[in-house]
Amino acid sequence: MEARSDVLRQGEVPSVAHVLLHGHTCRYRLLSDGRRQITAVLLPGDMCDLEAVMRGRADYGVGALTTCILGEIPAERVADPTTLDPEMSRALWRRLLRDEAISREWLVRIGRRTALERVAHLLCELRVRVDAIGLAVAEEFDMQFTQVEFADILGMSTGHIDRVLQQLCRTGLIALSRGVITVLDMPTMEMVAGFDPSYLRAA
Amino acid sequence: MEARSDVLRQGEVPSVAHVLLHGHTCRYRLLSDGRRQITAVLLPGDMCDLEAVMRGRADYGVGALTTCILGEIPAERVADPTTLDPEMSRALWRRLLRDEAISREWLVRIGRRTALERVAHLLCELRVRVDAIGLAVAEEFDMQFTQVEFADILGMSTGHIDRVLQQLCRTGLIALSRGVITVLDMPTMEMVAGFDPSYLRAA
DNA sequence: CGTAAGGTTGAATTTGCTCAATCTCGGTGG
DNA sequence: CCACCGAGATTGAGCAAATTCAACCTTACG
Repeated sequence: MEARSDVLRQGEVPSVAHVLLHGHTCRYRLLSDGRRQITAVLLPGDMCDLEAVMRGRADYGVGALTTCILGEIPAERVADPTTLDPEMSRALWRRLLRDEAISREWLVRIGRRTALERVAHLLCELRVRVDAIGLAVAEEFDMQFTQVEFADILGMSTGHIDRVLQQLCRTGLIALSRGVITVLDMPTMEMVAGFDPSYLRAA
Repeated sequence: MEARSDVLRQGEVPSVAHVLLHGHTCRYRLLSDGRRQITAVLLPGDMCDLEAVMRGRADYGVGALTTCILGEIPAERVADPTTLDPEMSRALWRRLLRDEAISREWLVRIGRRTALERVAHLLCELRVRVDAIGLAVAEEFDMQFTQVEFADILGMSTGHIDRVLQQLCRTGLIALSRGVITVLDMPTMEMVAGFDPSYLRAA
């Protein structure tokens, strides 16, 4: 799947559920005038559109942030959770519950944190999640978000995103080089973000 | 249960799941410095803390917005969804999926809508939800939120909430009297909010 | 009455946005 | 090798939105 292409378009009736195997995707909602809010960032192992499949309609789109590899599960296999193998069912519940916890934290982040805290908090979350699936290389993690994507995740404008990243850079918390962000000082970053990772634990 | 009291405190290990039978409650997250974000408003029929029970820990609190009546379900009965009666299991899934859809919409609302749109959108959502459970009396609905609560739902300050409500009042879209908001012109309100109710449908 | 909780108001200030110009850097074709 | 192109990043000025804070008002209720 190509970077920047849609895995699922908002409003579609999905016929397969996608498991992300490699790369990054996001869920997003578009308003009629083009405003976009990214509501989730998916990493390898995550289900891209389980809720849409179960509800039989996508009220969000799923977009590929990078080139990625997706697994497909026929909708019938997961549409009715009561017909699933118990182990599978439990696994899906766990995922959904974790998604919900993350989504709740995103709401708090956008609603009640300052711009600086938001950016720092997002970086902390991604750091922990990337780490958890064994993809972090030292303190560096390869999140090739454009500033537009950052902005649409955090409910901010690109200009402001840029200024905040600069600020984090000047303070020595991160290093920037061509879109690759390296977190230099995770402890301070967590302090700045007011980050508590407990919402990310599996179950 | 008293208005303003906690049904579940953030961080607790819940031993029962609560079904709201009468009144309104909300889920909220507190930051260490006291900032609060309300992440959900619950109406009669809603489960207050199902996710917390299933995850075995509450990363959010549940507060009573009004005096309310709650049903209790022992945690063991719902903690493991695979041991449930299939009909019950399906029902819980549906609820969780709807909660998720609402939560996603809240994220979009806070992240990408203007203050005016936010207030209008919230009013539209509540109107539809109250309606769906048969509690709306004409165009009036009895949502006794304080402005603090409004602010904590929408990620704004109370001062600004007040000004926006005034504006809606001046435009003739709502009437205010003693905290009771009456929506006078729902169609225009939906227009102003950019409201699309499809995310609220049951399944 | 008196009190407390919540609502309202205004001024000063901060925060963040818009928009257009400029820059950077990795291609690409000559 | 080099000029050019396009996507994205960066910058600044001006502006709009929202916050803060303190003062004041209103209402419910004991």
